[in-house]
Amino acid sequence: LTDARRRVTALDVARAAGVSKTTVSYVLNDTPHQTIPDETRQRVLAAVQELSYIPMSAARALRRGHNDTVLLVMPDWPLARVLALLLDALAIELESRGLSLMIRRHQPGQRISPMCQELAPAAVIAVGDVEEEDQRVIREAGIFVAAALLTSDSSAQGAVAIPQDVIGALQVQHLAVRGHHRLGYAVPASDRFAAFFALRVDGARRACRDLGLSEPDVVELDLTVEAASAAVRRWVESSPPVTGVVAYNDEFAGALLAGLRTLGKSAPADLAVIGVDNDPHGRFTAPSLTTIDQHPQEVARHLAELVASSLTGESAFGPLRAPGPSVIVRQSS
Amino acid sequence: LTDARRRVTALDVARAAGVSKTTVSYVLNDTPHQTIPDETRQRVLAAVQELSYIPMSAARALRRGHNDTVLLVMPDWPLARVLALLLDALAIELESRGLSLMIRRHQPGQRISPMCQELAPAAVIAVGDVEEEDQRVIREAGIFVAAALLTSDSSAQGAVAIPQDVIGALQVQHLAVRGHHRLGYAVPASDRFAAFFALRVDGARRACRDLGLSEPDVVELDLTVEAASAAVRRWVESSPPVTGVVAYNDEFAGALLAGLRTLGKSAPADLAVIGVDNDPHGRFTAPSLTTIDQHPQEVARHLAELVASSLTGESAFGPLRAPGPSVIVRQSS
DNA sequence: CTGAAAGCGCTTACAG
DNA sequence: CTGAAAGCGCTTACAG
Repeated sequence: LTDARRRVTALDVARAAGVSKTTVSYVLNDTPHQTIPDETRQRVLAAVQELSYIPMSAARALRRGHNDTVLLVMPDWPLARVLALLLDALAIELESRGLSLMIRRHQPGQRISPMCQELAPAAVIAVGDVEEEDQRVIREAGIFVAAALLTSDSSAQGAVAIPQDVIGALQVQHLAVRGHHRLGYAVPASDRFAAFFALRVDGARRACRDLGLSEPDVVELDLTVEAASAAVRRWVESSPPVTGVVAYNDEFAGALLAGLRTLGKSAPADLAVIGVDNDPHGRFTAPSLTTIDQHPQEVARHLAELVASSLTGESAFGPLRAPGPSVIVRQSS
Repeated sequence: LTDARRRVTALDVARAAGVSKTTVSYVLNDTPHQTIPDETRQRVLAAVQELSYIPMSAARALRRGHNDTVLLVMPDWPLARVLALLLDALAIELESRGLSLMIRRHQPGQRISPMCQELAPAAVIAVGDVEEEDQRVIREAGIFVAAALLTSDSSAQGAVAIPQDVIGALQVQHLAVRGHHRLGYAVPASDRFAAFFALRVDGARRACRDLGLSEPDVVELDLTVEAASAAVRRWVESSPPVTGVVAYNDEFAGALLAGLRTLGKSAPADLAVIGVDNDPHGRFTAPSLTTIDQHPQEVARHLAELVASSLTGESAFGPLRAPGPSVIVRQSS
């Protein structure tokens, strides 16, 4: 009846079942090459049940050298919708494989190996690239490193791409095919994650070059109707006029549609608009919104399989292939 | 040059600095009532730096009995936008206080004490209520229990409310004040989280009763323009007609606005619409969307302070008060 | 088939 | 001011 009751440990179970801790551990872990008579096994399991015994993960981790945890390290960006979906799906996928997801943020330039030493995860997933040296240290500690790469240029072993440059390029190509040769690009007026959307803009620039179009006219926007309206006016009044515009995401695309509306104009006649994220709201805008789907759930499943197979020692060369970003064509373009 | 290099431990640091592990620990933890000469302290810190020593959290957790972790247990619902915002903010708030956030889902009826035994968190936050017995077991293990309650009826110690019933009531009151006396309610056609939005509907029902209005006409909807359009037709054609409708969230509200549009009607003249979540998209719809803000970031801050103060032993009776849901009035109502 | 014992890497009473 | 030693709760070679 003390306040903080002592934990139930494997020793308590062992005593209750009339066996040793060793046997309890063998039963609970189904240790290979250990044969336990069914009668003993049942006695142990009954005692486990009776005492509501749950092994303490920290003790297990100390002994084995690592946790049953996957550490996801992401840059300190605001949590975009698509990333939230990805993390949520990843947590569920990992949980079904007996792993927990632990999320940490890091500043640009900050090494991730210290987090690995502290937390001793079974594997780590890094959003973006990891420096060679940093990666080496983590691998030497026996931790599997997977990367969720944000560009298409590298396709390293153990990497899944969520290529932002490809997104920018797809947006441009979509508009170009529809006859828009003078393009605008709406980006957030924030440098907190400028490094992120710069990848999209770079992809768009390269695509323009490849298609023989002039540079896109990049405009920084607050997420307000007023700012969107001003940007729209700038584009339609420039000469030659911008006729198609790429938005950083579906929220900005929605703002642009609203901006057009305040000017008595509309997409795609006055200005074609394409967003990113396949946000449900894009189905309900007037006109409905053409966008890019990054397939976050599928990417999550792919990452989970990559990690899980590396932990069980299977090769991860399987046939599975994470889908790349794809265009969802609707009426705004 | 072996493959999996041995970890750097406190003993390595001790040797390098010419002191004992004890001293290393005292320096790194700034242990109260231990006086360490500055010269020794510097030697230790230099060795820590030199060897890139990071203490292993599992060993620390085993010794202290708990991790520097806050476990958040949430029902197995799809991750709504507002919940993602809350979790993200909570993770950041806790991180700034030296705590990590660990998220686990649970099925209805599933106890959360086993998760606590396994993970040994410093505190646990439960979304929704926790059974008395379950709560007692966790408390006895010395773990602080905070609840993020979803209704307003209980205001237990260590609880923060995100009252869904209040949201339903606020929506109804907002419409009633504007002269809408026959109301509709659009809910998702999903029973995966029916228990969740039932709280909203109950709040709306009670408000109708309190205001002397008839029961709201609850309609289940897929998140499509077609379904929304059918629901709208049903409402406007019923007699007496429904003139104001409450949507489960801003996505459903957006669908309803689109449904109105396909019928050549619009809000609020033909049907007033109010959503929930203060989604940015609601600023860009035509008309812009009246909604409810749940202030997820503020709630997260409040939860983080509640937990942090309980861990440092301070009373959590502070002046801080999480803001309740509030109405954001725009043009759709 | 089973168990005594070592040891994972920390923290902390305790003795000096 | 400092360190030797115990111990947190597991897993796993090893001996029987």
